Amino acid sequence: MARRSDHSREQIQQMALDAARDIVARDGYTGLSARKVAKTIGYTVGTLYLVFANLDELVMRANAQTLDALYETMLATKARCKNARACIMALGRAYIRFASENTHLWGMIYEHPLPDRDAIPDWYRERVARNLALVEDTLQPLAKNTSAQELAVAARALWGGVHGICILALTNKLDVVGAASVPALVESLIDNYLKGLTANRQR
Amino acid sequence: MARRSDHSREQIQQMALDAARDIVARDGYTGLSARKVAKTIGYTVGTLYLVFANLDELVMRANAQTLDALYETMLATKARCKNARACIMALGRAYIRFASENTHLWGMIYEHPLPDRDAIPDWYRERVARNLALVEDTLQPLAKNTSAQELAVAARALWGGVHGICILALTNKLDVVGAASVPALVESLIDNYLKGLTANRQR
DNA sequence: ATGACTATTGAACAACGTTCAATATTATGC
DNA sequence: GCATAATATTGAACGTTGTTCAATAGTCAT
Repeated sequence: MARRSDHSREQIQQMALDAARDIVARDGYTGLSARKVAKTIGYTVGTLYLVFANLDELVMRANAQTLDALYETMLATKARCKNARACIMALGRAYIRFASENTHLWGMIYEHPLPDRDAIPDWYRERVARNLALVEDTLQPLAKNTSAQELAVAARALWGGVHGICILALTNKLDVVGAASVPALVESLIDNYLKGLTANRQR
Repeated sequence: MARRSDHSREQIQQMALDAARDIVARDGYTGLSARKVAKTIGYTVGTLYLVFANLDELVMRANAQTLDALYETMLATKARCKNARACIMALGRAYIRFASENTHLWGMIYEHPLPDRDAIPDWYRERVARNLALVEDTLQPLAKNTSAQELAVAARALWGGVHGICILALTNKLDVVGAASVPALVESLIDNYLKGLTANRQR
């Protein structure tokens, strides 16, 4: 038996999250199980339930870490682009790249069903909001004469759109073959949407 | 025991698909199980595996029926709209409505993991292609001077985008609260994308 | 009526999430 | 240093899942 106090609760939590990350990266969301995680970190299932309420919580915390990693990537991308238009485009490409390089981890965010809106914990909601805010900020200079409300709409429409192309393409649901690459689709979406948005402003 | 030849294989298949549809509509994808389906149609699990290779196949066939229903809805929508621009917008709204009214059935299409691209059966791929072709056809008049290649890209970019907004919003992942309604987001996406697309043409 | 054929069953298996009495290990008081 | 309280950890247990397959029940041809 693992000796008591070999690791603190926090340590076990992090070990479990790391193990889950490895398992999911290798076998995907469907390959994840409580027993596999427990075995990997050298504890038994019981301990896992002492530290997490259930698998749901473990998955959500793992997803939060993935959202953090995505945020870091996008932040770094935003730091080294020129104008707003190029920045949005760079963010789109960064999103694709992240999704392609971390397919399973990124996919788990969407394969795992979330509870009802008001049951989503704040620490999770904040992660989502932070990523969206980054897009909103980047979009800001392109929409100087539009209201905050319209900016929020634009950011969500655009980002939802980018995400849609990614998820359909990466899960083989867009029949992309013979049409174009995923980046080409995303670039088309962003390019034309921004054209429309800025034309709007000048009318 | 159910008497032999009470139903043909095809009948049992359809009964199972109908049962699955009801179960999923009520309890969602996670509420679906082979035993529940079997019980509903008055047979046992064994029979289900005589008629379907596995649950995967049952789910994919159910999804194919959902894609058919979606196609019918969109076809009817396209039949009663005026110009191309209005038609694309109507299709977008029809997609949202279908997704909202059949959340669980529509959601199962995306919650259920598809096999590798080349392992997707033709009868499934055709369903996807048919829906996309409808969008492409509707988009056609707006892109007279663009190549078939560009048209394919536009249809996929736009439709992936519409889908992305829907799936994120309906699964509580877009933080829509306080921003705008889903239809508003979709309308923004379509409106601006089409503006950009047609401006492109005139340059 | 008998035998061949097959549709149908239901028990069995391994794996799943989850719980909790039992136990092993440490900390505390004397 | 020893007994006792406290608790970290276990692992068996429960009900569920997808899937398989020997056994059986029902039908058909002769």
